[in-house]
Amino acid sequence: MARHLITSAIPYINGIKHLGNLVGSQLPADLFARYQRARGNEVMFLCSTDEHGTPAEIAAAKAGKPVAEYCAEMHAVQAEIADGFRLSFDHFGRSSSPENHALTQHFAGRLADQGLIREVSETQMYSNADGRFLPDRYIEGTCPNCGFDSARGDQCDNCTKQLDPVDLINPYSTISGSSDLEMRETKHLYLCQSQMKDQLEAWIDSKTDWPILTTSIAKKWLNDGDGLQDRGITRDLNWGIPVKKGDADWPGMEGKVFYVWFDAPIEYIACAQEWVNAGKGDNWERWWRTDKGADDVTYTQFMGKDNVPFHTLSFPSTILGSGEPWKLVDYIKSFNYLNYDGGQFSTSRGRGVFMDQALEILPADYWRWWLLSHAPESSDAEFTWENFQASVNKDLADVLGNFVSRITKFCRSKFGEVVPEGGTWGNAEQAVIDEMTTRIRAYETHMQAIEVRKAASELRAIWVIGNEYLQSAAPWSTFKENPEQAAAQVRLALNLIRIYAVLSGPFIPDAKATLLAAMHCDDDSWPDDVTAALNMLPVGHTFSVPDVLFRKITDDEREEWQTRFAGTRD
RNA sequence: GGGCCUGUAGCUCAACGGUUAGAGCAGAGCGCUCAUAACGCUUUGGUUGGGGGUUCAAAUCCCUCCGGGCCUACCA
Repeated sequence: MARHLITSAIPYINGIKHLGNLVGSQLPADLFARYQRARGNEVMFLCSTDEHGTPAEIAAAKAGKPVAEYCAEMHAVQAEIADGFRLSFDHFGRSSSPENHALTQHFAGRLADQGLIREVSETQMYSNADGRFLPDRYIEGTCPNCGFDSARGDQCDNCTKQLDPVDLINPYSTISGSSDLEMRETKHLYLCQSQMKDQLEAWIDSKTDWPILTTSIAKKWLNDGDGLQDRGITRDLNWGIPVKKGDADWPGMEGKVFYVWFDAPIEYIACAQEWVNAGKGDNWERWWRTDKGADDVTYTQFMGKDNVPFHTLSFPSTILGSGEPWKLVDYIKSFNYLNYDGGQFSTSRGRGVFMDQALEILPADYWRWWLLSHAPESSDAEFTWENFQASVNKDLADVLGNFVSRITKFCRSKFGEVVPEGGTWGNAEQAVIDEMTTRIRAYETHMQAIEVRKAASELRAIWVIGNEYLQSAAPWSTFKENPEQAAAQVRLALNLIRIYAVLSGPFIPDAKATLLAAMHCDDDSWPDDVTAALNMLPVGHTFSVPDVLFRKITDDEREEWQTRFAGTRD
């Protein structure tokens, strides 16, 4: 039995994520986790909220709450929404957990011991009114290049020139609006990634099967300009993990915290510790320590393309640089962006559909199916309501849902709600078995390779087989001359429902549960042998005709939603 | 500015130097009547963004131009 460690990029805490965020990491990770479980493999699927950093502090202040309280509330909100989308995390942790505090400090201490941490004195913009150092993008002013009056400190949105906050004319804090800013000297720790460059490059070069999106971004960072740069891993903030060298204080670093991008990936590991401490398991090291049982683990990460540098370079630097036998990632699946109706999803402008809103209008399976079958794998993809309506109605309602409906209702009217007896299978049925077998093997190949869209396409083709069979077998005609033969045909079709439930589970878990319940069956074993799987529901086995599995989206609904989500949120 | 990705049928996408570039949706025709006005079969539709080159052979490799997008290290 293979063992799969699976992590999704951890969503930032300040607010509810949109569908683009969902399809880029959590959802495909869930698909893969569910698939591996369905194949009988052992899975540890972890995700958390990423809770530190300036945006969290500001969002909390805006909400008028202490940041710890704000994060606790938002974590609960995100956990509930994740549950609503049926994201099957083994644990949904928090980067602010005590476990992550200790582990992050441990890693920093190890890296310092290995000579991979250096101190750097630098000057940064400090806002007296806000009482804090401000990241570049929280300072705005007039662009010295084009005169645009709300250019950000890192880049001018108007002329795209990259800026330094000190270049801005009349700079002010975007938080308070205050222009009482000054450059202050501050000391920070840098992770010496540059020392790891050759090791990282050899490692990346060995990953020939990774998505090109992943390796091209990694190589760009490795070789751009002067090569891989050392990276600051501390910040002057209140909310975060205090800078310590293991258990010991770090002289000169009092009052500082680790940078979120240092502690966030470490949370992948700490999350497994949280899983143990939550009473869900008793051994996290067999997933994460190659000296303690993790040597046979396959570790797969999922993320949007913006996260790739941190997962291909920074986090591996932390892992490798520690000199300890931590499990390194085996495969990094990265995604492009999902756009919304001709533009970008925008959290700040409230443009597009957010996870909570999506669940208000339709159940999870609708979204899961559309998002996964249109996952932005090879390039950015686009959500439009027309496409959503057409795909969902055709694939889920017509092809799958109606198949279930037509055969269960036919059986009920002729034989009752029971798998009928009589007749035998012949060439037509063998042809179904052969095609099912071919397509199921192809589906498995795509799922194993995490080719999400291809897997969805193959699954749909498998659903179609049922309709093709009914059309050619025509049990409604057979029944008039040879009821026993019709019974054999119905028997096969009813058994297809159970197979469809099992195969579809990773994409549409609620439908899987509904179908198995309707078939009065709790055996969800994978159809390794299609002939055997088609005999799973024996003669005399009862079932209940299910309610409409997927109702259709009407034109009126589509238009209403189109209007509702065009502008801004709330 | 630099780098990377991308452009294939009306739409969403396959095809990774090798038959006549394929699917789904949409359109057209036929069939079926079990079913959620559902299903099945057949079919229309492409100068593979433009141009040039390499090759026995190019959607695929090279050059160039045009369009879309992303990244560029202090948002996370």
